[in-house]
Amino acid sequence: MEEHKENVGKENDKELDEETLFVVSQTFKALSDPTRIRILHLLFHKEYPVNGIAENLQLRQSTVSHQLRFLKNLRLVKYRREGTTLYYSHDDEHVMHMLKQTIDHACHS
Amino acid sequence: MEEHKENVGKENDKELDEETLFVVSQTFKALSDPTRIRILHLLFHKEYPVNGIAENLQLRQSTVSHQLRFLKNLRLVKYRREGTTLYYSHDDEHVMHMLKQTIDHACHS
DNA sequence: TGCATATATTAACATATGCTCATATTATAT
DNA sequence: ATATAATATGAGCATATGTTAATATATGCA
Repeated sequence: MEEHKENVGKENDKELDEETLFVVSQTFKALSDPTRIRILHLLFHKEYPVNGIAENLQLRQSTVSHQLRFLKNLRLVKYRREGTTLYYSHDDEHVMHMLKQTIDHACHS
Repeated sequence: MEEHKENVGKENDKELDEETLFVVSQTFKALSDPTRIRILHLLFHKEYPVNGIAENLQLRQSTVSHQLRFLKNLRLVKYRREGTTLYYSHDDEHVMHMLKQTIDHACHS
């Protein structure tokens, strides 16, 4: 019950608590690496298996797998299994929207 | 004249070009560090001198100065001079909006 | 000019990050 | 049970990053 955070009202002037700081920084950290950006950008429209991502982006399978684990831990991607193949897709609309906005912003500069 | 980027239309399916990738990743990298988040969060409502930021956030002067240079290079902050004092303030509405959104998102989780 | 205040810069250090190779795991089919 | 395909994991390495102390720079003023 008592699990609401600080600063829930309209007064967000106080210092950020440590947990919020951590979550926010981790979220942006996910978007701060070119490889992860490329992966999320690829997943924008449709799901891909790990090898599909690797082939599309010219990356090693282990590189993709490591980054997908990173993104999975932050719940930015999810997967569904089909045999031995795992189809990954994005799982955070807010983050994907920020990414799209920022890409558009950068493209039009 | 010919300096527009790729993917300016509605078809953003192609791979991201290297420059866009760099700008986007740098932008998010700025927001991926707790210290920089705290600084930008402090600058949300009003300007502060370097020492004011340091005192408020309990950081060394050199730490603040380094991070402000980082943010300044990305045009995320600006400053005005008054004597020997430099008053820093935010300078990118889009980024500040994303930061606020993500903080709120994290707070309410 | 000389001094004080505010800020910037440099170099050093410890830690974090991302990629790679090699290997392990998992599921499926024979 | 064995083999195969797809993915995950671990260790090692090079580079990036953030903080710090020490020092330099710049501005204003006596």
